[in-house]
Amino acid sequence: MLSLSKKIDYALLALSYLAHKPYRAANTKEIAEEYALPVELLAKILQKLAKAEILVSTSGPTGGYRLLLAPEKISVGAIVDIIEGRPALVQCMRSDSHSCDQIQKCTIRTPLMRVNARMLDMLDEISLAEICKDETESHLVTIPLLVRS
Amino acid sequence: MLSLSKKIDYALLALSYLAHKPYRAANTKEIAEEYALPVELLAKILQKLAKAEILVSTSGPTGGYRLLLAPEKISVGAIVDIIEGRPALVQCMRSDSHSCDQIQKCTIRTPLMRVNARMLDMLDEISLAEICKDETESHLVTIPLLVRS
DNA sequence: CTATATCCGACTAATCTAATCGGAGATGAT
DNA sequence: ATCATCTCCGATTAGATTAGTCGGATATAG
Ligand code: FES
Ligand code: FES
Repeated sequence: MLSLSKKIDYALLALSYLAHKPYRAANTKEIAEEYALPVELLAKILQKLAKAEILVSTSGPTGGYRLLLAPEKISVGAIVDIIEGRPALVQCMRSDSHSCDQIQKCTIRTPLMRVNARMLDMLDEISLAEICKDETESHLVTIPLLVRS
Repeated sequence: MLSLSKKIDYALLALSYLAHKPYRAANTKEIAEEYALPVELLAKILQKLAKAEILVSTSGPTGGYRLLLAPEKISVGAIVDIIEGRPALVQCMRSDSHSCDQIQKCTIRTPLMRVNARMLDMLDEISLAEICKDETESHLVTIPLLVRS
């Protein structure tokens, strides 16, 4: 609960890989081997990203995927949207809108919608560029890492 | 993905019910019937909340649960913690810390930890009082909270 | 022509969540 | 003292979701 799916994790890894190699196409196998990911699964993820025009694909030998947009222009929220659809804290907030069984008597829906909106905003504010920064430079980041007691 | 479990949903409903009836104990059956929730499941949720000293329980007939703290002092984050453990965007951030399979080559862990921290902060900032407000007053905000220990 | 790619839907496997069950211990009412 | 009603708790089953696989189509460089 409240976790990213592996698909999203894989997508972010792949996109960060591609962001570091903007000058040539990288194919699925190459990326999958780099991070030891299941090739078929990664393939489908990349296909979705290509269909959503985050990536551009070229077929055939020497083919593969390249980033179509600058990492600064791609938000984590957008990626989540593409791979899994818009996240929803509870059933009744999903775009395919199956309502919760409790919706008749539910007294917490409106407040939860605000929480949901805050979560979506947060995801939209995080760019792929931020995710791509490697550890050696991540201490320069503007938003401080908050340590929890 | 990125959704609350039904347990959390049920917990919030029950807590909001109890927050509206601070002067007497409400038993599991009563709350379950109010929202048409599975009694046994709700029972276990309330037990956990009682063990965590969010609620107090009294056994026997006329027994039930009462809120131990003011709704302003209870954060959604604390409730999530109690019912499901601290949320983690990816495996390697869980408290039972099973690392991701990709941790050797993973280039996105540090940035994701910051995102994770932001999510936890957000949950800690939301009080039960905010969740309990009905629609007409939900634009008001409250402040002090019980943060995760 | 062929090897290597992307592409796509359908399928199975694995994991996690939701719900149920059985039974022990507390307590107020009769 | 006994009973009915509650909390409490572990174990189990059922259901839903996610992860991963498979088979086969299309595109293209060499
Ligand atoms: S959260 Fe969906 S109806 Fe209450
Ligand atoms: S996210 Fe856990 S290792 Fe990359």
